[in-house]
Amino acid sequence: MAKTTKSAPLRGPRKAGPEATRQKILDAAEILFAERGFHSVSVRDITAAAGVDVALVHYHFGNKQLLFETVFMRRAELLNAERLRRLEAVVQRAKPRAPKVEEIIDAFTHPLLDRSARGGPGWKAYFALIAQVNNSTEFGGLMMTRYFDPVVHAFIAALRRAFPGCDERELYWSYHFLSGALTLTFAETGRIDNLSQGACRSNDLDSVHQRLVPYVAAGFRALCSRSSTTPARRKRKTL
Amino acid sequence: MAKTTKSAPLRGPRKAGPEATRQKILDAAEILFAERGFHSVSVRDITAAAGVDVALVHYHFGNKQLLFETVFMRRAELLNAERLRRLEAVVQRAKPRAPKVEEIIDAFTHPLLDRSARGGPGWKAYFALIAQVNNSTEFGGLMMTRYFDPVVHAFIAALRRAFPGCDERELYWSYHFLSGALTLTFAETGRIDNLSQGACRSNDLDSVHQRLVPYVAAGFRALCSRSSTTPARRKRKTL
DNA sequence: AATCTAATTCAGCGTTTGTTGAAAAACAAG
DNA sequence: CTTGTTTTTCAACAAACGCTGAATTAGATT
Repeated sequence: MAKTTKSAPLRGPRKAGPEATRQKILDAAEILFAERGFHSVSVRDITAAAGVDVALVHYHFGNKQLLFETVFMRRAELLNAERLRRLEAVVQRAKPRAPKVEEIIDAFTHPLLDRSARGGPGWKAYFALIAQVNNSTEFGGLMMTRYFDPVVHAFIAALRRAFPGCDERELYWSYHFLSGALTLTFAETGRIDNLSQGACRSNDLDSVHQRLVPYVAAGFRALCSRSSTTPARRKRKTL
Repeated sequence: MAKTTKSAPLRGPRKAGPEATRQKILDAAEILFAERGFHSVSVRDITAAAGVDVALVHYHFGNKQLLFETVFMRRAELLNAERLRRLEAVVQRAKPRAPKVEEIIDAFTHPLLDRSARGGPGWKAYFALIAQVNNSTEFGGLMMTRYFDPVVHAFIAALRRAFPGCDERELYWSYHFLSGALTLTFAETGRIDNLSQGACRSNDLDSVHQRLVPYVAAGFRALCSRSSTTPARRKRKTL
């Protein structure tokens, strides 16, 4: 049914061919899934946008769900590689000390926001898709875990060294809040534009990043610096 | 077609009747929309779960989209009222000074997380739905703005007084990050459970709230305290 | 040119979708 | 009971859905 043996590596940079078809389908699916979500986009919507026949989706990807996961995976591997490389560079440069929290966070977020800002419409759509998946009860826990856990564990390990003696839960919840702030940024819903009456723009990702890093760094310090040093102040009155 | 005049206010606490039907549909729709999203839930799914006829959705709500918005609106008004009341109480209690940042944030977030934790399955589903809508390119900007802007503006106004001379954009972006962290928490995707291997649990909302408040308070202070006092340190090298 | 395989097209399968009109039932008022 | 209205049921429409088998074309290999 689908691809059997050698096909992609043999073909050079040609205009047409099966690999070009695959990419056209993936590109169209990426944008449509990001705009309207998985279930409201039909296979026919995708093939019409890609300019190919309906049956080719099932020939190349098996079914709609597998196409979705292929879209998700395609850029994830590339991203994770660079994020790990950046994190490693930051760690090496700071040795023998631990890097600054801001540097660790930057290694985690910059490769994402930079591509969303300057990587073209495909990358922009991809991150909008991530934003939806991350907050989805249906896909959130499973797919994000499957494709992004390794890099997140490395990231948290670096932060663990930056906050020696810190309670594990403080680290994980701090990451959780970062994840929420970051993915809402990817969505670019335009809400902050309405709210601020134009003072802030959702698509000005450089401005967001400039603020995101010190914001979450301060949050990390608030939770992770005091967790083992001042255990008395942990209780709160309300809730 | 739909309701004309008096019907709801006349009927008392009866078991059956049109108002009971409406609520059964809304309850079922709320849970299903939250679990699987708007487009992947069919009208027949909802009416089957509610135990009523398919045609009643269109009789009582007009169409599927209007049912969705009714679900969204039903609890929003109740929520916003309490949040404004709490904020007002915090402001009055602190007069003539501005309240602590933590108190303002608590007035904003506690009514939500408290209901998600202890309000029953309807409330839990409702907030999971909010989480999805907030990060959706399709609905995010429009629906959140329509139903929650008044309370957000009041909240930001209180924070503006807590950070005199603060740049407006710092306030809005700080709120943006809070919104992302908060709504990801509502989603309860279980991702943090996997990530932390059980150390943190998505449904332990009290633990989250205990950490969310100091985390975002520190973030607000990091962005909003220095914005007019130390304008020199604003530039960053990367990005 | 002949042969074989991979890629694409075409037509349509069976279901499910949102929505509707008309009939039936439940209810309120006289 | 009779009348009039509101609510619910029932059956079905047209359109769209994911998916597929068989026929057709294109590409590479002898």
